[in-house]
Amino acid sequence: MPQLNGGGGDDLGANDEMIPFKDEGEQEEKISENVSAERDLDDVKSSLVNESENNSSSSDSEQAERRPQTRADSESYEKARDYFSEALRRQQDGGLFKSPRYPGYPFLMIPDLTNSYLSNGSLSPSARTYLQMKWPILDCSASAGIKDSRSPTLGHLSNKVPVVQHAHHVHPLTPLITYSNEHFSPGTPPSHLSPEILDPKTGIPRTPHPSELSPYYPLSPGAVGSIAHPLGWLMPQQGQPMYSIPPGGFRHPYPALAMNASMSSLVSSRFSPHMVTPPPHSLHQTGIPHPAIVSPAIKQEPSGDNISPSMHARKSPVPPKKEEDKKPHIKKPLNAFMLYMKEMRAKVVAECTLKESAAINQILGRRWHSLSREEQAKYYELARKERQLHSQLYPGWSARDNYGKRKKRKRDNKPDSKPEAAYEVQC
DNA sequence: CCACCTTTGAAGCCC
DNA sequence: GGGCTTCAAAGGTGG
Repeated sequence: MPQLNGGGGDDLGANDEMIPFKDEGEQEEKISENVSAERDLDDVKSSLVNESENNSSSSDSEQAERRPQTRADSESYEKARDYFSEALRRQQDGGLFKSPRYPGYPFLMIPDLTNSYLSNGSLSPSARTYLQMKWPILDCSASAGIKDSRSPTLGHLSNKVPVVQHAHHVHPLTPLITYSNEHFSPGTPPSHLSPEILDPKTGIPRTPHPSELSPYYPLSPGAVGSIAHPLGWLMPQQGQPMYSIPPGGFRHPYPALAMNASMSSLVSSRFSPHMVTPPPHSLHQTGIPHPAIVSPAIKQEPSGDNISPSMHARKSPVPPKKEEDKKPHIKKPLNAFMLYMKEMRAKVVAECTLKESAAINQILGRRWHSLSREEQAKYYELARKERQLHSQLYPGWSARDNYGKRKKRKRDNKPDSKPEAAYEVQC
């Protein structure tokens, strides 16, 4: 992918923005001849095990009492941070990119990537859109799913949304914010951290619009508080078609996210105060922690120095590796499909009542192929910006740096014939 | 507790 | 340059 070639790659996105589709090849076919694509899809579907139905009967009740957070605290911490940053990102983007038809294009060439570190308390258009949407009665047929996938609505509080997390004084719609901001409101943020302003018309707490705040980093402790309320302000694009607000279209790649008091309140229920303090090495050179940065202490590599006893308690006392300590784990930028997945996962989960991510991902993969060019373009463009910003944030970073960080299984068996249909599902 | 599963795409590596 | 591998997210599942 030559996305970064050609003089820095940020001169024009017009060229490479279409590359993904040409690369895919089948995209054009799919558009011109949906029949074949649908036939292929149908072929796939016909062989699928309708796990969703099986699950729905047995797991509907389970969903309410969805399995508690059993993951490692470190991962939860990471996720919490990611989600929080996600929300923040959306908030930021909401201020930056108001309501383009295809937001990917309008902000293609925002030259100043430092704007990525805008900080404000606004709510992203996408999130705000969710607030307006009503969750459709879900038709889990494939075709309906395809249509639904283009509707960035948020489910009726998919089971990803923690029920216990919206405190009474948090806006009731807070959990609707985004597809996966399950950690966004996990608690009761201190009121002083939510400098909301009640909208005189709606009475809904609103945080100042980005234009009303200093959009730039660094976040002062006070400014940080402005991110506290995800329902900051109302969306301007009331009559916009749903598709005009792509799930990821407004996201800014890497938001300003400081592990601050707000964050602390978000994670304090599960993490020790030590943990909520951003590890120094996870800070960007600007002092801005990056969601792609995963502290070794947080990740797998135990750090001996700055870990609280609770951390030690949950992490095996393996002797720390010094070299790894020095290098924070910088995640790969998300590709277009990953961005799409993050946006649509909750929706698919809500629609299909599936729980297993493998099954969800299968559906998402099919839906991804069902997207139109324009819709995919938005994600390709977002991904391109992600990579672009990532390369600017971490000039020396290489995907190779992460090789071996994660113990990967050997996918020795890649048989042509699908061995098990266990994970093949149909929604 | 952690790898696996599953998806697509990007990047790296090897030949 | 083509083919293969790894990793990115996600969370249930099983060892």
